[in-house]
Amino acid sequence: MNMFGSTTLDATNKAAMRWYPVYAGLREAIVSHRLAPGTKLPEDELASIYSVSRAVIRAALQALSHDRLARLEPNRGAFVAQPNKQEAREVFEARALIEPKLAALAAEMAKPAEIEQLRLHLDKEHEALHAGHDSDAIMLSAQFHIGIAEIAGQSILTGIVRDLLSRSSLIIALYWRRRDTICESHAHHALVEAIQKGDAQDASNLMKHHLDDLLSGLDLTPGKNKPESLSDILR
Amino acid sequence: MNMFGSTTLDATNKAAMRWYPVYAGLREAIVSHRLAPGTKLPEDELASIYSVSRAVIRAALQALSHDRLARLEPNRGAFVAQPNKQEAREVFEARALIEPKLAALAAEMAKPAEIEQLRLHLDKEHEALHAGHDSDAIMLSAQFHIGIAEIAGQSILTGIVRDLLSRSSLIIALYWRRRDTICESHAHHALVEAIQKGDAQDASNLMKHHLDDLLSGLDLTPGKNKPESLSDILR
DNA sequence: CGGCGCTGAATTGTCAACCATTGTAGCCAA
DNA sequence: TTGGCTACAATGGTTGACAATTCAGCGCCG
Repeated sequence: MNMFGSTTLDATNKAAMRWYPVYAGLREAIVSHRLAPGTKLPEDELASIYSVSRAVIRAALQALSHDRLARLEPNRGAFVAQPNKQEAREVFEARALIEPKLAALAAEMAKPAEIEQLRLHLDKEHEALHAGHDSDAIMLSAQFHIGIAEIAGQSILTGIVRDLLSRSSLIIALYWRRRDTICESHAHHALVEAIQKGDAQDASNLMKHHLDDLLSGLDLTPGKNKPESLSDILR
Repeated sequence: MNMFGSTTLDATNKAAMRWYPVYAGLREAIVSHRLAPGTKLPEDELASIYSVSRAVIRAALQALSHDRLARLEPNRGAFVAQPNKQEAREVFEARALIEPKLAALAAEMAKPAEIEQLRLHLDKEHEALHAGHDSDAIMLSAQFHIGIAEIAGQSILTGIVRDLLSRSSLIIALYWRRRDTICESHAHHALVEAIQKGDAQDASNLMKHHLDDLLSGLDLTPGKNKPESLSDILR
């Protein structure tokens, strides 16, 4: 299961494209929130860090921009994306439309080996949560959702979900509200149960509610995001 | 209404990005089927055609590849995408999942001016169809669907639909089966009626059936696509 | 005669140096 | 402090070069 990265490498594409490690590294750093939203990504600096030319860096930045994980401003450079609350809500609304359907399909199509894979994944999630590895937990959670999409056998929708999930990780890192962090694990567990039983309707409902829960765990009140009132409003 | 191009230019991005005209030109040529699927897109040739450097061409090709309108093969170059029947079916299945929901939303939210815009668009479609401008008709049809998505006010889903539609145009051009080409116009007309009446359920159903009709108008029998059996299978 | 590896042209992937443009910071004066 | 001028830094793009790879032709050998 190649679970992350909306720009994936297919069989023909696994050659030594120098930009891919840069893209993957930055992507991982952004999604895991080690690079704060708004951070500048200077070409020269990245070029020296990765020991490649600026041309390669630009390709990587363009790829990140396609995934909406970075923002390219003309003559100013690249910055880590900073999705606003409107975008955040829409991303989750899109997921709430797509993923329940995929969960239902997965429940109908899952083979035993795939369910075993999901259970293994649950363990890893559980572990990361208890070890307090927050960013790891977020990424593992995303991979769980991608795993379900892959089981459903809809590669186009899986790609879309992959894209939405990378943005979700960023959004969660941005707008997470310290509430009941524990609900996660239970929801995923119940989903696996439903999928194993082949109960499509149940899986669909569980996914829908899980996403609604996630959304309600975010602080998306229309009020101003940060004390960046002036600079943000006027721009 | 900026109705086409999944990689759009936001306000800050309207500066002289030299790659955009190349991207737009190629995109238009591919979607309108003036560039046949599988056609090679050599960097040097494009560079001389558009009078830009290879770097710019590569940026444009990367953008096309992200939209899945071109395929980048390492050390071999870029080729116009050739979606197979599996992908084609999945693209329409994805649309059948997303667009009915957007149609319902549009029916609830449409303002008179937007409905007027849709009607104007219907006229253009009608015109193109009667004039026999096939590729124009395909693109106008796509723009109609995008227009509905925009009315629904879900920008993320609109972006996704935009992406799916560009691929759909390519797919239709590839797998269209000469049957009843006329149904199109009626379906769009009925959709506008439902949206104007604010009947969300009706709009959703109409969209669903419209997409099912479109899919059934394609030749997606599992048999081999083209006599390209050898070169395609072995690679 | 057919299959084999080889060679070489063509194309891509990458780099480095360079220019033009634009945004930014600093400085000075009113 | 504000306004404007200047110099600097970063980006967008170009050019030219070069290594790596692909592929088509070609001769060799069985």
